[in-house]
Amino acid sequence: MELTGRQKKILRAVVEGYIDTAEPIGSHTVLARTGLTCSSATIRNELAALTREGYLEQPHTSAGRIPTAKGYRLYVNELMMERELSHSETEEINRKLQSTPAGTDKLMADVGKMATELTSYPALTISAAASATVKRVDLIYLDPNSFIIVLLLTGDTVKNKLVHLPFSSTETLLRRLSAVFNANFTGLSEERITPELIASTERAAGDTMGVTSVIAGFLIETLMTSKGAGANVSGEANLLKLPEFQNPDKAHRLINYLSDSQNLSALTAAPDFGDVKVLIGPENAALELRDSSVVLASYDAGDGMRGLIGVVGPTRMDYSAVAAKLAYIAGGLSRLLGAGSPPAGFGKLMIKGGDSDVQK
Amino acid sequence: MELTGRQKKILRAVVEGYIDTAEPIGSHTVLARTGLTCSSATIRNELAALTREGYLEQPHTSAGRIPTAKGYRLYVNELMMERELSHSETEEINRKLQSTPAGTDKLMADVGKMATELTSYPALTISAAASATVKRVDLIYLDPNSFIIVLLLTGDTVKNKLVHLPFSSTETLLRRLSAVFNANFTGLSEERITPELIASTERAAGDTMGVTSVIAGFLIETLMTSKGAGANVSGEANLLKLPEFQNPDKAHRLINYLSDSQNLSALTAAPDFGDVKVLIGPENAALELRDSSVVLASYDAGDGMRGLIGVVGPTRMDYSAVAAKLAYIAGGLSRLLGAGSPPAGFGKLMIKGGDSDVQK
DNA sequence: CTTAGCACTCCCGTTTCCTGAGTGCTAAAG
DNA sequence: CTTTAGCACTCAGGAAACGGGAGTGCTAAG
Repeated sequence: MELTGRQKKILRAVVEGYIDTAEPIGSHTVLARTGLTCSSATIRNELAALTREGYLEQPHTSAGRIPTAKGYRLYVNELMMERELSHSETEEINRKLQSTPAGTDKLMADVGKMATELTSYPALTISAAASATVKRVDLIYLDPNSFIIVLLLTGDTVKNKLVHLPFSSTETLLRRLSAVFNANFTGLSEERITPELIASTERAAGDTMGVTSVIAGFLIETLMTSKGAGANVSGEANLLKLPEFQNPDKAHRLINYLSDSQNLSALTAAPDFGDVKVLIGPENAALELRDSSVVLASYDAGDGMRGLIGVVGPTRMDYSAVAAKLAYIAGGLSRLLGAGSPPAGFGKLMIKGGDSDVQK
Repeated sequence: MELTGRQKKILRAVVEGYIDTAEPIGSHTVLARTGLTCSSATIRNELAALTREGYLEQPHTSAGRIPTAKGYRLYVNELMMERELSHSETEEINRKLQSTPAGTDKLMADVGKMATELTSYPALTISAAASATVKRVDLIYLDPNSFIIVLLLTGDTVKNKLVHLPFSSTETLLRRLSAVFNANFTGLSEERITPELIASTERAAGDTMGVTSVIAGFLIETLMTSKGAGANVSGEANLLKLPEFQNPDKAHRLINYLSDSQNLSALTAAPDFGDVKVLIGPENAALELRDSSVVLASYDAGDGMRGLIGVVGPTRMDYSAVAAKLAYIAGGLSRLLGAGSPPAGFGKLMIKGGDSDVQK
């Protein structure tokens, strides 16, 4: 059943009112918020209808209404005003993005903090690591017993390790090794590094001391851990200020869930490039998120890889503001990290609804 | 006034009882826990004495006693049994320490998680970075527009950065630059890198394109951020399970405090090498920690540098177990990272009391 | 110094009561 | 058929009242 214009207005008033106050919204409040020229009795009839249709619910018989997931979904898809960020807000985001220093780990942590500050919800970042491959291996000779492995991966991530050997090696050996590694390993992903390959590399370099396997071990380890996408959360404490998390148990469950990066990576079932995805309450796959909402924006991390930045909050969340801010941050990140220039309209707000199907 | 043996027994019973139950301990409970052969009335007299002396307090007139900070302090300094870790516990710690992979950042995060799991309190790690200096600079040529800076610092930390240039450079220029940087910058800390030095380096290398300043910028940035000791917290959510943090506001304040690494670094006013420091409630300098306790153990991070690993919990904390576990972990870390072999007795539990002076 | 006995205190969980916001329904009016 | 006024009804949640019980401090006797 299609909603009438008035019903939409009323639904919107309830959603926004509830977002503001966290209190059920009654017929009088709706009247005040909409400015509608009918009586409260009429509103009550409409509220009853919306409740019957599943957009609203009542905590108990004699209370006002609060939105259901279905109600929020309709709101997000159709009723929500696109929120333009004020100039000072965009300014601030830009400034902060500029000022954060290199190393993408630190960068992502900082961006997460920024998102937390901006939205006052816990923020998460996920550096989606398309399984990386080796681009180049360099060995820096320090002294007979130590050298540095410098490993360049696709996505322009550089990893390094300082190795101490229990025996002596030589600069020439390292040079040879580096050449052979570059010849044999370039373009390989972790699963294609076989013991045979390592053995043949060892022979080709004339390595009789087992340096090869040290280096290969580092490659494998690095490729493996870079596969397990780097996730990061900040601002969990902010949940505790919200009325819906006054119950420490509830808060504990969610924060605990968020603190395991495994769980976060599961969110990578990602939105399409360049837009914002909203997952409302029971739309979430994870039980622990079933009465929270997640807003995710994806950014271009360069080399065709994508990352996610998002926040977690109560279903009662200011979706329009949060979505706008995340979209803008994601756009900025894409500009910062992305290879080419972003596609047209990037950073603009284009909400892509989650499947309206609620997970059972 | 020196306490009698019986009083000490009673104090210990109260402290340990309260640690167990988080409930005020009454005279009967003391009797049961100590197995003393006197009557509850006698215990009551002693409790009154201990209260008069400031070791115990009463939440209200008709309740049992709980320890004051002074009471805990005496307990930690004199009454606490040294807790020996069981074989399975040490096994587990060793196994986990072995299995964690390289990169010290990740390592510390993992060790923190381990400490959280072991103690069920939030854990923090602080990699005390004695201000580092440059040991060596290498430049790896990739293509005319990009190269990698590999920077080796004291403490054998290796940092790197991939630089994209908006113009072309040459392999020979990079080689020259690397030589000049090594000649000019080795042994320098951040504050000794002056604009003049950079200028003269630029001239010496014959760099007309400004690559020098890019490299120098990275050096300065790296040295600076490595000074701001890397801190890390995990397991904050565990606080929410504790009865003393059922008030979300209290929990929020503490978690929030812990989430700022600035604050953590402040804890670096560190214990002496190789032992464990306990800061009880008001002994903490930070207001936010005034009704919590912090247990810190330091480890040898190699190159004469030290790091800290610790946990934060309610003053009612199982100090002996926590201290023993942290000491063992710290010992293991020292073995893993430390340059030489640890001093005799390392990893054993030697509690170094905080100043008994309570911060006013 | 110890201990039995006892009066006293006061927290805390339970119950009761009350108020007020908000509803749904009915019946009349548009 | 829709809107509106009127009204009885519901129910969450705060305030007040209550009682039990754990624990105390004190006194006086052993």
